[in-house]
Amino acid sequence: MEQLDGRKKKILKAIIQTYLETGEPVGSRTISKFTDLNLSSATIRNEMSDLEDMGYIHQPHTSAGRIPSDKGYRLYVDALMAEKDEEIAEIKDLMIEKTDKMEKVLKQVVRTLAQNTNYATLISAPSFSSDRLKFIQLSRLNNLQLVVVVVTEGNRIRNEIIDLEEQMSDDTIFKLNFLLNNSLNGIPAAEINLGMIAQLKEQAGEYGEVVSSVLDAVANVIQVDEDLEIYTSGATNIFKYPELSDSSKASEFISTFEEKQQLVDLVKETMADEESTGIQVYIGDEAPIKTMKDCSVVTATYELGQGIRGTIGIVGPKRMDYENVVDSLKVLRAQLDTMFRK
Amino acid sequence: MEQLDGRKKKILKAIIQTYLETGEPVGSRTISKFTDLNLSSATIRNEMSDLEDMGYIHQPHTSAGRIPSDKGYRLYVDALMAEKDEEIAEIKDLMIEKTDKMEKVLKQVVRTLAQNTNYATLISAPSFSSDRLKFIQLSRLNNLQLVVVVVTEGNRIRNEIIDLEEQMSDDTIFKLNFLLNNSLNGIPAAEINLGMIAQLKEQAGEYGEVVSSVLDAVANVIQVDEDLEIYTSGATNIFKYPELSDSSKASEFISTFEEKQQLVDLVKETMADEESTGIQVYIGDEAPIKTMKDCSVVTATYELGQGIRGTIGIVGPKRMDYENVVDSLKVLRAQLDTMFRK
DNA sequence: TGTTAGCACTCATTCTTTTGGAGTGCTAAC
DNA sequence: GTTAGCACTCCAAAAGAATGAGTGCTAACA
Repeated sequence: MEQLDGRKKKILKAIIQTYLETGEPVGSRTISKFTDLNLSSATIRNEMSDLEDMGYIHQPHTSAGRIPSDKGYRLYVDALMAEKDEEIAEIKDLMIEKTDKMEKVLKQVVRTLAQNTNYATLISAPSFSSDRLKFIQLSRLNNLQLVVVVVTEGNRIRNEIIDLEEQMSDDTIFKLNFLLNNSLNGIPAAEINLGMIAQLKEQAGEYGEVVSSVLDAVANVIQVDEDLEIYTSGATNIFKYPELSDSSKASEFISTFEEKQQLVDLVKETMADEESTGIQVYIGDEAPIKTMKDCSVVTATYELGQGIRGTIGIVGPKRMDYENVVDSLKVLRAQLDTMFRK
Repeated sequence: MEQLDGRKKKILKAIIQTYLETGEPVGSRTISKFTDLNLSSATIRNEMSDLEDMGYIHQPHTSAGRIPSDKGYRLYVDALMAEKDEEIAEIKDLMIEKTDKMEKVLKQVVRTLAQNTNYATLISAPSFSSDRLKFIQLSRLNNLQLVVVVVTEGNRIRNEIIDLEEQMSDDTIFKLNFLLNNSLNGIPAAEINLGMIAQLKEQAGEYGEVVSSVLDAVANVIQVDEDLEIYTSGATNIFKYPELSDSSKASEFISTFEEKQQLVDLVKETMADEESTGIQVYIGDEAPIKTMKDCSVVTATYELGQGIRGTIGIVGPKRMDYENVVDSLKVLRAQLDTMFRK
């Protein structure tokens, strides 16, 4: 089996790029004209035949043009695709309005991204569990209800109402606040486990039985967000790509985006995998979601420091515009960084 | 033009019910067998012809069976459809797990409802603006940040972090808390307007300039939720109805559910319209959303007392199973009522 | 030895034609 | 008023025919 020489690479690249644009199988004649190689269609045919043997392209059926295989896309993304200059990237700012509520920002980010790229997008909120607690407060709502407010370094706020069995004195609440803040401040939420809670309960023992149930509730508030929050947008963009808009596939795909549960797996996988660039491309089955086996997924991890991280993802057809997508994600990641850091 | 006699009503009802099941145009022969009227197909044909003249049914093309017109559906919903006994309804409990977080409950409600009915569903969170404030607290996070927590009678919690320009003494915060609680407790959020805030600012004047900006932030927290929160589920169910799964229509439809903005209009319209039963049926263009002109929408308003209300909606094809849907909504409304009241 | 022109062949797509059947409207008889 | 009978309409599915893009292969050429 011969190796990929320069000419073959050029031809493969041309095939893929043409296919990215048109979505139609690419014939030898098209390539013969499209490239500046000045080769006849017959020659191209020979080369194509070789490329097919090597597994980079294939025919949907005899007597059709060629389309890239997953292996072909992989090579394209890894080696053939042009890296754009960072500078050029900076220019087309995505124009995200500044808002202070994290939730709103994230919703707007996915929205803008989906509109700009014409693919389906998702973003996970900065993960709470790797975030440190910085403030806990119990306040009396009325005789039998307290409200717990928990704030983290990442400025995420969670709260819940606790129903008491019996009344609690102001003094007890005050002392409990003191205890909680002293014991838990600066500790990553993920590290708050059962042992720790048992220990706290023991320390709090003197304040009576009620305290125990309060602590359970507090623990609950802290841990509640094990499953990440994910915002999505543009799921219906897949209808723009005929190869994906078959109604049963589309239905599954959109459901995946609607339910969000499966997206969590994707985000987790992304976060686990620490790449140098932080940008990953999953082609076809490479992604951990079955309903996306006909798609490509591009993800980027953004960092807000102190291990607080989130993931942005773009899902589209395999023939997605990888250059642009990777590029947009780079820009966006930088923007999120500066946006949240201050 | 002759009137609708008993026989015509029976025939029309049979036509509609058959069409609800099959989704196919209904022919005279089918009806002749299906009903216990013991009439030949020829007779049915004559009656059908009359019904068509009256506008209750129409033919998609000559030599096809009949399908109900919007007017036909309307009559069916208003007069022909059987009202089920409340008792029967009670039986098939929708089995909603008890959770304390309102958001989770609502998400689960729409989800269950969508799965049970096979239609697209939506629910609006109890409207905050008609809800009374019951607790406001400012707490110091650090030297230059405060966190505001606002709790309403409906036990909805909102909060936000406020950045200060200059430091604020503990005493000021304490006094501010006192002032806010005294002035705002028990007041419907909707009534907190600019005049009121100006007045508060004046009262707070003595505590310095910072206070003003804090109050702005507080006002912002309270008012932020003018646009209702809406949860949706099962948008992809429309693919189960061929007459709606044409890809361009489906795309628009699902987008509407994804964006949610337009659903707000629907909810607002429902809330404005105070019907005796609280259950409304919009057929075709009757609904205020263009993308649903080929659908029917059934909504119910649920009340948690004190003017705190929300809306549940079910969207499906015109040939939806109105009896069941109306029924499910009745049950659900009762459940929500008991669930949140305590 | 690599490149190219030429040609027969394949096969999806598109358009047309055919056929079948469900359903109607009308008429005449009961 | 109801029904049987019949001619007629028209959609939908099946079958057939035409089109054309694209291939693989062979033989000739530089």
